[in-house]
Amino acid sequence: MSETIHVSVAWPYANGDMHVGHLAGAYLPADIFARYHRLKGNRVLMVSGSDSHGTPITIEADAQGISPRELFEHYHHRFVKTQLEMGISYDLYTHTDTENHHRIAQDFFLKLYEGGYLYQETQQQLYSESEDRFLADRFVEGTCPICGYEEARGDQCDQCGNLLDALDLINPRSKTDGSQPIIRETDHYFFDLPKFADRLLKYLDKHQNHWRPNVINFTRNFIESGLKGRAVTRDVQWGIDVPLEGWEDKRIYVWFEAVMGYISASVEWSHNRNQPDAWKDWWYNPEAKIYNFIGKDNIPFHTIFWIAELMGVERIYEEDDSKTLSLPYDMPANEFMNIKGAQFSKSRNWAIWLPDLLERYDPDAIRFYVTFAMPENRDSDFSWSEFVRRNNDELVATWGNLANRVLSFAYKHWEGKIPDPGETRAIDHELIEEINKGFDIVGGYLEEVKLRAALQECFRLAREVNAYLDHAPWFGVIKNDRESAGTTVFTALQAIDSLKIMLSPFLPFSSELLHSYLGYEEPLFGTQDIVTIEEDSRDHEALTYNPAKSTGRWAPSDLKPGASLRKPKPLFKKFDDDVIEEENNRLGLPRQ
RNA sequence: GGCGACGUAGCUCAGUGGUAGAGCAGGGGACUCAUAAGCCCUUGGUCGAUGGUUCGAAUCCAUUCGUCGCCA
Repeated sequence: MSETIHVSVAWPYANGDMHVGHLAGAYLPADIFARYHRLKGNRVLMVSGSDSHGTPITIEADAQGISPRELFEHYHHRFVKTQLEMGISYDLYTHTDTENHHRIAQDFFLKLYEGGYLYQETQQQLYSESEDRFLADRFVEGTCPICGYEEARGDQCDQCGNLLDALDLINPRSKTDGSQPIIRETDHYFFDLPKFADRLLKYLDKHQNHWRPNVINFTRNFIESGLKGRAVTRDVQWGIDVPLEGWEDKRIYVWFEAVMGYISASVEWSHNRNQPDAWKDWWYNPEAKIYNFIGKDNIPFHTIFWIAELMGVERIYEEDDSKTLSLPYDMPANEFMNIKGAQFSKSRNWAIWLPDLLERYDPDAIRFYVTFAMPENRDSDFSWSEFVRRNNDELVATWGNLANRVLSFAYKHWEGKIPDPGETRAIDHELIEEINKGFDIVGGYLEEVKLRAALQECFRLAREVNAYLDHAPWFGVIKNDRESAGTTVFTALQAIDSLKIMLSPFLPFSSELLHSYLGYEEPLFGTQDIVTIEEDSRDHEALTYNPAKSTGRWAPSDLKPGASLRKPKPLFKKFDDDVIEEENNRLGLPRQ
């Protein structure tokens, strides 16, 4: 029976390029998962987008002398391109500065406000008279009250590392013009999280058996150590207007609205397809399973704040008051992918940037290594020597070579046609049976989001086929027992055809290529497109997935003897060992 | 300082009470269809340390050392 699956993917913050940590943390696992479910014939909706608001974008824009919108659109464009090239198959990848998202975020805000979940409180904050605005912590510098360092930032001192309250800085000054700010009172709305504590704990109880232990433990601990109200408005210019009279100078806090993108993007996708209510098949369907792929730094924002928002809103754009918004079924958070043991750092350029990586390597080689090194249980390490080793000694040697040796042999000796299996033998049945069991085993791992285990099983099966080819008669008997050779080659082709499907969520590009070598006319997957979506006041760029022509099915091979093959070429490239030193030398240098 | 994670073969990692595992690398062998790839065999570990619980501990508890993260 077909299932309904929503794949919500964490929204990347559009103030810098994507790096390999992003890919390993959320985007690649989400894509593998979504592709698998599509092959299973399940109804999948995978959405995300660029998070375009918030202070870091304003600061970066100020530094570059451009507007926040120009800045985030620059990175949004690069995100779209990078993810297209990487094959991250969003049904819709949009951003948070669309009219659609603004409207939905404001409606959410009002719903929570009317529901009594927002309360007002007066705070003290630094205000710049010369700039006529409140200064976010990151816009203030001053002397650290703890160590006396004179260049401390408003939120943290770089010398002693202590976190600071900007109000405690000695001799505070505006980072923009150096003027001395004054303390001024300001009103803000706060989200009443303590009201949700009991319901959140019940929600966790319901899911504790299938969530990852780190996610459930962290979340429970966070709730039990006491939830506090969190400000949902800010005194900034860049962001979504607070939809209340007298609050025109304030914006909705970015953490509060960005997560609503999971719904706003679903709504936008429906709208773009002229099926305005289609999104409800996921968000108002108790049978639908919503999976939220995130990095560990995002855990509380999703497992607590976002869930509380959904609970508080109850329903939106829905008349039937017996229905409430669906809550995520799982939040498979990954840990971090570090580089040689040290955490990613933009300022030190300690990063593997995806646009750079894609210039030099094929997406499947990257996807393969990143999946094998995926930080599912704990932090993992990106290492160039491992990248080269995994590529050369496993991807190329075990799988690429297997496909190539069988296909080229078949193509050469049977005039480009699939040989007839003739009379099959026990060894053939044993192999095919083993391969066919893989669909359940690999599929089971994928459903539990154990992606590394799934990929390992695929490779174990590929080794089985290689071993089979050592025992079965083929190249040695091609001259005097063509029939036996045909049986072996047909069986091996069948095995490869099946493995191609199992590997395709991980390696979509090379699987598609192999699919065509095996003679298929129609592709496994649909197509990805960059589109421009028009709204009344502005357009935006988006990445979409069109499944119309996809024919891939999560099922054993059904190869037809006599059908035509295409002339095969190696699926993957080997890397020279020099790559390791070259790439290591690039690390930490200023970026070109 | 508080909280938490991690420390298992040369490398990357599985393994949460019942005789230490995988892949790759290293060594040996037979083969040649294939990107010198593949196959068979094989060498590697007192599971960070110490103490405890248990018939039995990599696995539970305590202490400790080391690495890292989050928070103050």
